[in-house]
Amino acid sequence: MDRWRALGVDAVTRADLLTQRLSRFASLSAEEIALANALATKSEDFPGGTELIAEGQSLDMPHLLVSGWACRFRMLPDGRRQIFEFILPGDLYGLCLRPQAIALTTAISLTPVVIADASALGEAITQPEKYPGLTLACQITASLEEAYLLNQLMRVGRQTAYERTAHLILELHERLSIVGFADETSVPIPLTQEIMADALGLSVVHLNRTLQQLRRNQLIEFKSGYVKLLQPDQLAEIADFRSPRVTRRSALA
Amino acid sequence: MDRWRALGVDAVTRADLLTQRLSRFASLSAEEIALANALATKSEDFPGGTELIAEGQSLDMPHLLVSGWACRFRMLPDGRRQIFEFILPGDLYGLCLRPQAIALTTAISLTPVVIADASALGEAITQPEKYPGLTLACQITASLEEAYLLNQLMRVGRQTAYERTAHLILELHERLSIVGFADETSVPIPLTQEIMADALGLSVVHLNRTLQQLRRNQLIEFKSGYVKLLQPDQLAEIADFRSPRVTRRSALA
DNA sequence: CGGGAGCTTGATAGCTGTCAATTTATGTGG
DNA sequence: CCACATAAATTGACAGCTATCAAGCTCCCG
Repeated sequence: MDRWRALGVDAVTRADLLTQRLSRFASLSAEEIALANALATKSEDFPGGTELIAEGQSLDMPHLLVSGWACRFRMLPDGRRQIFEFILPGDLYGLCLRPQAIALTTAISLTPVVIADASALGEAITQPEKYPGLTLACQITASLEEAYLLNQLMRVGRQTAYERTAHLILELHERLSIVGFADETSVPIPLTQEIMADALGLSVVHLNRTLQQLRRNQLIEFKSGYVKLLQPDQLAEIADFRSPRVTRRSALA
Repeated sequence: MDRWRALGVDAVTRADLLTQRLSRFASLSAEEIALANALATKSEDFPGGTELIAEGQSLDMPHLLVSGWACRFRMLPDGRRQIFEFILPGDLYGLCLRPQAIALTTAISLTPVVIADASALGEAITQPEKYPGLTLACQITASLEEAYLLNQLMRVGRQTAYERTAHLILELHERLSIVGFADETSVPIPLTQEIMADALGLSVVHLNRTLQQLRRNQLIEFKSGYVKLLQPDQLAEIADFRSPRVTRRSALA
């Protein structure tokens, strides 16, 4: 499970990860920034494959994924697995304002991860008057999450393997760009093809062939753990990719 | 578009629809009940095919679907359509606490509908101290909506046509039961097979054959607008159907 | 009674999954 | 640093689920 260490996937542990992302959605006061930055200071490491939340477990404590990748998924009795969404560095999970809430899905780490307790943030956003910026930013974050879930449904329900693979790559590129992990054309994707296939609703074999087709068509390059976008615009056209807009104010992500 | 009138789909307009559903999730005070019941008193009719919300439009006013069916969907440039979720009688839509929010998807009516302005409810739940029951019930409702979205993703991503069709029927049965529109074994489903296919990520032709297969196997009966569950337990087994649990308290729906 | 939407059916293609085997990459221990 | 063990990626052959195309049928409505 150390295959990603060399890629820097878990090497980067920036305390301002969350802050950087949230301040993109709302202006934060100095106090709010301090609160968000403080989260990452006391964090814990886990190897890949660690169960972070179990379906049905009570959601009493939100967490911040400081580094590494995780995902939420569900399985059928015979082993078929559907990954609902990826949790990327800077993402929050296990956050639900309502009391007595329980997790709708299991979540596991896909790479080695660093995780911080975000209960301070969870409490902060129950006081919107005191932390207006954090509250708004978290709400926007939640909307974005829904938007990504809808994208996922659109991919899996109505797009061909070719289209949906392109679409997912673009989405990951966008999300990672927001937290500064991807540049204009390069996306670190520390996923085995099996995991990617489970997210896309495809078999491993077919995903493999689809990736090769994308490569043959000069649309992407992929070496271990990295995807390079050779023709981002044409990819977006093929995938009908559009950045989600969830709010009227900011141009958004 | 009048094919459903005879089925009573839009004939039933109960003022307590919403109340009945919400009180299942939290105990409501007399004042809260009055507020919820008052919504349905001034409502408006629209024919099937009416656009209720446009993607990108600002979400300033929540609505209550008093009667009839609607759905949220998105389309690809070439016309392929994915329905994300159905909006059933007693459901709220267009509700987002955050200011400046915009709709992530378009919503249209699938049958003639009766719609009420629910802004009073939207304002009520910004005062949790005053309306604790309504607030909690709405939050649980939102969680349930997410649960149904995840179900939808599971169906479309990893289940066969046969399984996913069974699963959707069971889910609709459950949701309609909560508002008293379905009995133990009978589900009114006022959808054309084309619409159902767009929800299931299938072609009309294949859905048609799948429905016939379910019928041949003595699992369901379907006449115009109604589905009868002949062997609910076996259906649930085939579909791996489980009622969503979103909260620790109530046994939930 | 005619027209149209929705439903059904048959024939056919093709996308995607499954199975099995091979190659390549990665990680470990000597 | 090399050899082995294992995981991941590839490849080929083949089956099968699902889509597409086209035509006929049924029911409802005007």
